[in-house]
Amino acid sequence: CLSTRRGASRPTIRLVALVVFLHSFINSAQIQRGLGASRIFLRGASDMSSTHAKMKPTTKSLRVTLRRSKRLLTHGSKRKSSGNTPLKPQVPPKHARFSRSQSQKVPRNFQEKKAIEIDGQNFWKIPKDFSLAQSVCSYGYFALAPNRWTPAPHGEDEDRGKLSRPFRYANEKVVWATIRQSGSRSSLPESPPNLHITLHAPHELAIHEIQEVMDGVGRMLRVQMCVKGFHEVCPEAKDRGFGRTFRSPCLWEDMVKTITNCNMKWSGTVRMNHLLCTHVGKNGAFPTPKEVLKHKAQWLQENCKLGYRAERIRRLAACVEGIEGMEKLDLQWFEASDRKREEAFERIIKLYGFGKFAAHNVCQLLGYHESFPFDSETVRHFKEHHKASSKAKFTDIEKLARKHYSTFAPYQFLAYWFELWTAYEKRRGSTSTRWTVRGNQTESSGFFDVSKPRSKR
DNA sequence: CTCACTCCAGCTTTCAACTC
DNA sequence: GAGTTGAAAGCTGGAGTGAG
Repeated sequence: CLSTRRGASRPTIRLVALVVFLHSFINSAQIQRGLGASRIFLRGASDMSSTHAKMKPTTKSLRVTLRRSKRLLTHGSKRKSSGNTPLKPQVPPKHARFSRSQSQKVPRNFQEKKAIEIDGQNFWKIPKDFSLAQSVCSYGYFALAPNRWTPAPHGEDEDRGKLSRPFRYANEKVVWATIRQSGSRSSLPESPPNLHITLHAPHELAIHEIQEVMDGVGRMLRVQMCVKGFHEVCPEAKDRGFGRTFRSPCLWEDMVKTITNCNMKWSGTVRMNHLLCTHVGKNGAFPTPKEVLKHKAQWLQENCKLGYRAERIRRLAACVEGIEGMEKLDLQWFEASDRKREEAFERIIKLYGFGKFAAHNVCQLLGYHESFPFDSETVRHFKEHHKASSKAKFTDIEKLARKHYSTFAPYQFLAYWFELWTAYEKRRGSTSTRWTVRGNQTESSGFFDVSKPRSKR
């Protein structure tokens, strides 16, 4: 590489080579002494390599290392970049399975106290076009733990479905909430949509604690979002009440879910979130940053199957808490109504582990609907539904997609997602409001998976 | 020469398909 | 059944490029 570098004179090459030699000498000496501190200087030292530097070589890691060494010996460095791998047209994921969920009962440890019934109208002015089923079943995160969606019985209005999950309040405490809807768009004006929330808490709740939980519910369902503007540019979405895409009760959960969404097929994302809630979060709730920080990255890797994401999630938690030498990340700053998308994007992309896709995804979750999380799914979608050339590159399709959705500005993401989501439904032959994840979310393959099936070898 | 930007190789993990 | 291979995902950071 050095010899091909423009303008690199021979003395420069010698000097750099000497530095590299000295560095590798110091590095190996430190590793031998068990220090490993030099890993911060390693070229391209990823979070994984740094983590592995500290790890004991397990049988598995040893096997993988040997396998790689063997491959290098036999194939040299011919490893293909995944970015250049031509995408084959994706066939509908027939292997994906959906089923009615198991009975979504309130867990036993939340049943002890009397339930608190809350009328949604006391907290929000619920729009007349609101639909619980459409709000929930509009983004894949509804299928991730700790969310549980129970679809309405067949033959009944889709809005008779219910959403249950544990919510965090007062930092560490957990309350179990079940959200139902009465009335609907179709029963106007006699019976406008309203939300009814049942809370099961281990003790009496103060008003401000209930308010905290309701803020989370409102955020998840985007209850107070006005979708009129989007429906004007996309009338098909109005017909079905689509536009309030589902998200988490807090930005922290959205950010972690985005990290688990990267470099992983959907079933893997489902499993990671399930294990995080089972092993790290209190009472099956989504873990708080503090709970994540109780564990080392290696522990999270092994117990939650997070892989290299463990270090990224841990660092994000340290940022949120402002500890371990991290500059404190104020999550409320992102939620400010006068915040500009560019400001938020710039701050997110500076965070370790957040690239372009992840930063755009967090932006759209924050409500910046012009943000466009462009990924391999967009490429597949454009090749399948917009007659993009099968040879078109990632960047070509990105330009094509930006141009295509510019007519929906400032709702590019919603238009894109509506198109993609309805294509998923068409492929599956059922509406998303009837989808759910089976009771046991640890199953690694199958349900709710829209990733590309492997071609026969 | 510096800066800002783009490009892309290499990274890690998982899992289905394949081979022995 | 155990082991191996290859494909897939998005992020990181070094290399390359062009403008000033």
